[in-house]
Formats: sequence, structure tokens, C-alpha cells
Amino acid sequence: MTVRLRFSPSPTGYFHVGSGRTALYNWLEARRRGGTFILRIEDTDTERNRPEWVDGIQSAMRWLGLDWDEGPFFQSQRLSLYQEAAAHLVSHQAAYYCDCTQEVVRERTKANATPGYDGHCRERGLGPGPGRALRFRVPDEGSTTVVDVIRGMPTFDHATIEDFVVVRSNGSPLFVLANVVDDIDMGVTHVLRAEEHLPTTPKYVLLHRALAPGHELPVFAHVPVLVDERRQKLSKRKHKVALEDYREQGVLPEAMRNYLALLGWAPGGNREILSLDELVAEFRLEDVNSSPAFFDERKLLHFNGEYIRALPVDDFVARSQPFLDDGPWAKEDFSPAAFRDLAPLVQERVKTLGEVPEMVDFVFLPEPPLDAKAWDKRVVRGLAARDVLEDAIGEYALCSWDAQVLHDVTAAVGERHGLGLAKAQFPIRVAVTGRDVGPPLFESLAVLGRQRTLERLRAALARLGE
RNA sequence: GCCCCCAUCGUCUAGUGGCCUAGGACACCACCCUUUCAAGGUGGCGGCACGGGUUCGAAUCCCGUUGGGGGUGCCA
Repeated sequence: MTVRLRFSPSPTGYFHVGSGRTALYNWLEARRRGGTFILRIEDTDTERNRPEWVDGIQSAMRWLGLDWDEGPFFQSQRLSLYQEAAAHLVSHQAAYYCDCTQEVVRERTKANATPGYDGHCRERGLGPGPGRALRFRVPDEGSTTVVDVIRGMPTFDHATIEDFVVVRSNGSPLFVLANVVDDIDMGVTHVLRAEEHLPTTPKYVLLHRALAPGHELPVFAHVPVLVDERRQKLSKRKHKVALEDYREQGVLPEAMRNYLALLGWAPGGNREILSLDELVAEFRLEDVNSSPAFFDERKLLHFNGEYIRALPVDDFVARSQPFLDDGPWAKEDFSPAAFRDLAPLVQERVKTLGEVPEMVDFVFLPEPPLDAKAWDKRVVRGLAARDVLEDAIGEYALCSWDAQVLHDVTAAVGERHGLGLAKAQFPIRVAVTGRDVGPPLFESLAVLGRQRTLERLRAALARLGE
């Protein structure tokens, strides 16, 4: 039998990393088993849905490389299906109408030991109508066991499950109903979703049995939630966890994908960096952990650095382009050739593509950006800084313009003033690039050119003299 | 409160009764390399929550405790 998995987000906020991982796991399991991956948008709560979030879901998934075989389906366009299901429940006495308002229920059950709806309308024989919600009649006795590949078999006593609402009093279906109806209709074989859904799963099972008696239940897999440093569930409200933010920051989708895959799952052996093909081949739902994982941005960034460094230089250049386009320099001052020369040196120094512009901005800006602290420390208070600058100007004016030559010449300059190269290069670096960190200096000078280098050296001297 | 889930270094994890003196990675520290910063190399710090069982033997199995989390909506 071919497996069918679905990812069914609701468009109630931007797409966050936790959703990304759930989508990825669904996709991985579907691909590995040669099954079908379905995208279904659960937008039954019209109050909270927004079309831009729907676009966000799809673009985030495309960015991660998670292509779907069917869909996107929209529950808002499948309402008649849910109505039919509701009618079926009513005609089979599996559900009943209720006109209790939330306030009334709360008031009435306040004193009860078990909170929740008390079954007040069970025997009242109410028909449909305005202000009347449809409730599922949960058996009083017995229990429901959920078979979950990563959690075992949690069991829930029916006594602890209230008669839950499946259709709102305004006629719209609730998540729990639409979800089950669609899974049955779409032949979903594996329900892989976040752990927070585990407590409502017995309702899913009860509904499934009532709606499709004899049909096999899907296999459940509740993956642990992602948490913050305080071990609280990552939420859209409180945390900066939108996939989009990482994308804009210059995180590579393959790095994000790899990192996400490892949050709750590990391949055999001491490996961490895995290609998509390896992920597909080795991922196993059964091996997913059951405890919550902390989304560690530092490790993500480490992965990203690994992926950036592994890129062929031309790819690195191409993928840096969008970030270069937003650089702080005038567009016409950017030189692809100059960037290409520095690219290999930049590539091994950044953790995100967003850091690329500041590594090379001194080349494309008319004046070097000024890092006041670096200027003060390495030029104003730097050892023999003035002498080094003056001496360097003299040498640089005459030597041939080549990184190796510049290196040797500068080493000689340093020696004359009792400094090693490491110290001697500082005033020059700050004068020319504005900072005391950056790509190797002599290669940078080679790209900048003799004239601009000398100008900046002289400007620094002038500034020092003030 | 009630229901459910979870528990190995700070973090992500390997581990499925002997191979564990508990392995790897991130982070951190030191050293090496070195024109800065990175990268790389070497080393270090650091963990089986606790208490009972079961067993010749337990990180691994069982029970309890504690701690953490999720749910408890006419949200998903």
C-alpha cells in the first residue's frame, strides 16, 4: 500500500520553524516510502485566517524544497463535505444539537469536579437552528487508545473527554471535524503532526469511527514541540522564529533543512551534515525522539557556515548577489569582478549571506566605513602607527601591485619599526578598510588598487594629524 | 484542579541489559597554524534528575518521587 501524508497548517500567522520541521518530516517520510505528500490549508476559522499567510506557507515550503503532490486544498472550499459528515453524525445519533452558551456552561459546571461541558442537552432532542452548536456524543464508559509510532499507546478515559463541539452555532465546522473528514476523504495513512495535538487525538479517533466505521485508522506520529531557552513551546507571538526571517538573514535553505531534520532525529554514525538524498534515504519516523528540542540558532548558524563554505565559488557569488544588491554602496560602484576576486576569502569567513556586504563594502564605498573603536585602538593608540603609514605609503607608491609583493613589503616596513607583520598590518588595514577585521589585507589591497589605497593611507595620516 | 506527554554534558543527540572509564556535534576554554578575523588541527571543561526494585550485570526494564512541557476553546 502506498502511504499518503499531509501537512495541514492553518494560516493564522507567519510560517515558523516548528511548522517547517513538521512539514519536513511529513515530506521526508512520504518521499522515502515513495508515497504521496499532500498540502492542505486548514482555514475553517475565518476570523483568524489571512490570505497573505497562505502565500507565506507556500513560499516557505518552496524555499525549503518541500514540493507537494496534491493540493493545496482549502477547507474553506470543502464546506459541503463537513456538512454531510455532520448530518451523518446526527442521523446516527452520534451527535446532538446544543444551545448552551459558553457562559452558561461555565457557570453550571463551575462546581463540578470535571470541568468542561456537562452533557446538558444530550436528551433534549434539539434540532438545528441559530445559536445551536453540534456536539459529538462521547461514550460515558470505556476509553480510547491512540496508536502512535513515537509515543506508544496513550489511553484516554472517556470520562475525561467532554461532548465536544464539531460544528459551531454559526454553522461552520471545527478543526477536529474538518480534519478527520478530509483525512478520510483524502485517504491519509499517516497523521504526523505536533505533540500539542496528542490530547485531542482520542476525539479524532472517536469521530473517525463514527464517520467511517470499518475504515482503518491512520497511523499517528506526534512529534515533540520545539521550545525556547526557557523550555516553553515556541510561539509565533513571543519568538522571532519565522522561516522568512532566516531567509532574509542569509540562511541557506539546505542548511535550515539539515538542521531542522536533526532536531529530534539523528542518522546512524556520528554524522550531522547530510544531503537531501541522504536525508530521504535514512529518515525514519519510528526513530524520531519523543522529548522537546530547543531551537539553537547558534548551531543553525554553524551549519549554515558549513554549507556556505562547501559551495562552489560561483554558486557562492550567485547566491550572495541579492544581498550585494542591497549593499550600502551606490549600485554603479559595485564591481562583479572585484567581488569575484575576494569571494573565496569572504566565503570562509561568513556564517550567513547577510554578512557578505560588510566584508567587502570598503571596495565599493568611496570612503572606507569608519569603525571608531578600531581607529582609536589601532591607529591613534597603535604602536608606531604613524610611522608605519608613512613608510607604507612610500613603499606602496613604488612596489609592484601584487598581494605577495605587498605582503613582503609590508613585512619589511614592520621590521623597520620593530613590529611583526601582525601588528604592522593593523594601521594599514584600518586606514584602508575602516575595520580591524576582514578578508586578508594584501589580497584586499590588490583588489582595491594602488591609487585608492594610497589615497586612503594619506587621508588617514591627515586625519591623524588633526 | 483534571488529562496526557517527556527526562543522557549548557544545547542537539548516540546509546534498546554486558562493547560505557557514556561517543559525536554546537557553545565555551587553552594551545598550534596564522597578516586581522575566520577556517583548520590538538587538547580541555561538562551529563545518565532522585529513590526503590528486577538481574550475575542497568543510562538502558518496572514502580514511585521530583522536575519540565502540552492540553483542558463554538482556535488550530
